[in-house]
Amino acid sequence: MTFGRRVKLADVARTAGVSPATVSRAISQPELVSEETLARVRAAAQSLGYLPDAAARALASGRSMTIGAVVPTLDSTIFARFLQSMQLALTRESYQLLVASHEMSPAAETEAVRTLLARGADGIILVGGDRPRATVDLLTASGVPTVLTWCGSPNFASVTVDNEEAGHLAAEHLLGLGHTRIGVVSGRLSFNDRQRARLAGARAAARKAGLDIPDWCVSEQDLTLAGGRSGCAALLQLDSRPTAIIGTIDLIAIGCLQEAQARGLAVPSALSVVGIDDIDMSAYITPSLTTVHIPTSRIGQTAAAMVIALIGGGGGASNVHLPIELVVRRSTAASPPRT
Amino acid sequence: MTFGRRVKLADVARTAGVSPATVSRAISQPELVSEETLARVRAAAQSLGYLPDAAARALASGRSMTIGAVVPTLDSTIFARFLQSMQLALTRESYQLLVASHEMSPAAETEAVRTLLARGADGIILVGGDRPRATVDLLTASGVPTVLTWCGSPNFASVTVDNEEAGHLAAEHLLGLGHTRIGVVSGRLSFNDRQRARLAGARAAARKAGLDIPDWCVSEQDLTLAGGRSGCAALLQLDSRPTAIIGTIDLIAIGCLQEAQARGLAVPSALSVVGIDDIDMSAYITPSLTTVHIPTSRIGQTAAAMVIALIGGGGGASNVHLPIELVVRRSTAASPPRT
DNA sequence: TTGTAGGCGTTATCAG
DNA sequence: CTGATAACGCCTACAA
Repeated sequence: MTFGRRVKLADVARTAGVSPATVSRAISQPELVSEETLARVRAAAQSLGYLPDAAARALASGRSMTIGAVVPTLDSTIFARFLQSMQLALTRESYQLLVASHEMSPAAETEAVRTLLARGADGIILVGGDRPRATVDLLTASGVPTVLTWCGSPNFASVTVDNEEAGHLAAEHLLGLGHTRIGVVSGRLSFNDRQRARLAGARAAARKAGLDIPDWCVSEQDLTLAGGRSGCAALLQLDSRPTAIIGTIDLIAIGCLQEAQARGLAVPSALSVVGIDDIDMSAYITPSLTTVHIPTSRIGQTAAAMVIALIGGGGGASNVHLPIELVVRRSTAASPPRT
Repeated sequence: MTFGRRVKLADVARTAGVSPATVSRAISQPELVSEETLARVRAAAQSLGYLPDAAARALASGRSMTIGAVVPTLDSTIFARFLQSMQLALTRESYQLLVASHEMSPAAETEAVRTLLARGADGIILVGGDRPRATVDLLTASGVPTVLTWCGSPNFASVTVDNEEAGHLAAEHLLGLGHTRIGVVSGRLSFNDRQRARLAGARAAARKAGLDIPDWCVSEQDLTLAGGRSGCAALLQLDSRPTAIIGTIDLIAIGCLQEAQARGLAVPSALSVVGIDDIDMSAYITPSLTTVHIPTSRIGQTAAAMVIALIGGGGGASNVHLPIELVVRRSTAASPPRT
């Protein structure tokens, strides 16, 4: 039980009968050390319970083996899965993930980035491309490899999906089913380019079909089930209520679906509902949710791989674009006859 | 645009016309520096865009201002919220949260703890008290303040809820409604003391009522909606199918509820369902889920406060026990007449 | 293949 | 209140 003073490199060196430098190499570049020495060092380290001090390592080497990620919120299926997939990919390469969240505040995001930079993150992963100049300057001035996700922005590497197309696909599907009065329940639009793009995409599809999604058919809500329910409630109280609703994230769409059912409106016969994201739950609820699949885990994996590549000295601002696709399930059907 | 070499303390000192020591103090102990000097230093730091190097700081001061948390998985409403509440509480005290997950593998947890320790975490927060000796030894040998959550374990500080009582409350509620055939869909029991306790509690309640929950009325499943659905399906195929089901986490309970509905079994008239956790969704689904409320966020907050206190030199292994309560909603009703 | 020595950016102790 | 000056634990040329 080695209590008190922590075992350090020098201790291992001493009990292994070699120099500190050799121990250091044995740990980070085993191929430069003879089999025999390596074994001795490892045995010593093992028996002493030696753990390298990451801070000292970072200070001496200039690399912290840490990647910082800041997401809008931790409390979300999407970002939880996103973080999980990055974590997995990074761990494989012996990087550690430092997470922070900004809870929808641009200033908090800036602060988070500052903290991550101070902590010596070797790379940074952010969500979206919509942020104050201050944050961008911080990042570019630091020179730390940065990858944006979902939506990109000039001068930064990014792993993106076409959010506008997502909205487009959702609306197009409904239009194809004969719906002409389409409502949208979205999240807050400010400081959220993903939401803006999805809404814009839906509108573009409607316009292309000679229709319109007026402002009063759009309800801006929290990105929660409750938000979905209240958004749906609002739209259903309109004089000419929509026959179909797009929830710009699945959680909202599911809220819509439940609100409709709670009001005795059958889904999909009386009201169609489409989501965007394709979270697990969507396949399991009744009726199962038609939605646009966004490859959340792949975004995470890819972003992780990309920062690592950038750190390794890879080229400048690259961009990987991931495909999305409509998943038709049971929450959508042909428009009901007019009442 | 200060690119390239990072601005360091010495640079700030130079442009402020003071010694490095003063700059250091101005940052960490402003009260020991004269107003005037403080202002000059701050101005210099500001204009140079100085960010203290956390690694150097940690090395010199012996504290990393970092708390490590390892949860079973990131991909869970519960742990996402748990992390979020800790993050918030820790940020307030200018600590950073380092997260890791073990995906239900004891060995992975050990590895995660080792990493966190290597990274110099000033404190560690874990879930549950059931883990291999190796992990425990690592922790005690390091002397790093550790807090367990949900379930505790001797020799460690903890923030707990009574998981056994949770199962007890759920079963008692059903028994009170006249149910005599109660099924349980739980998560995997190994390396998960929370699940074991919840199941044990349900059984104890049944026993107290002179009943029994035999093994064939218990289905061990994944902690997911899909797990709930398949567990429910299994129980409903029994010769004498249960009239009520306890899902040991809400997600599973919701899966049960949906599976029942999908099979045309009305909830609660034909089947009652109870969960444990009280996640957001539970209040919004139809019918809303009767469940046992577990104060997830408070567990997080409290655990955060507790590690900080321990780091500050607080007493040894303390324990805070948080109350839980049954929340009766619409998914439970009196036992239907026997078929 | 292994050892020597200097330095990474801060903090903290001690004088002044 | 401020300024030198050691550590802090490890990495990494450079030398042997």
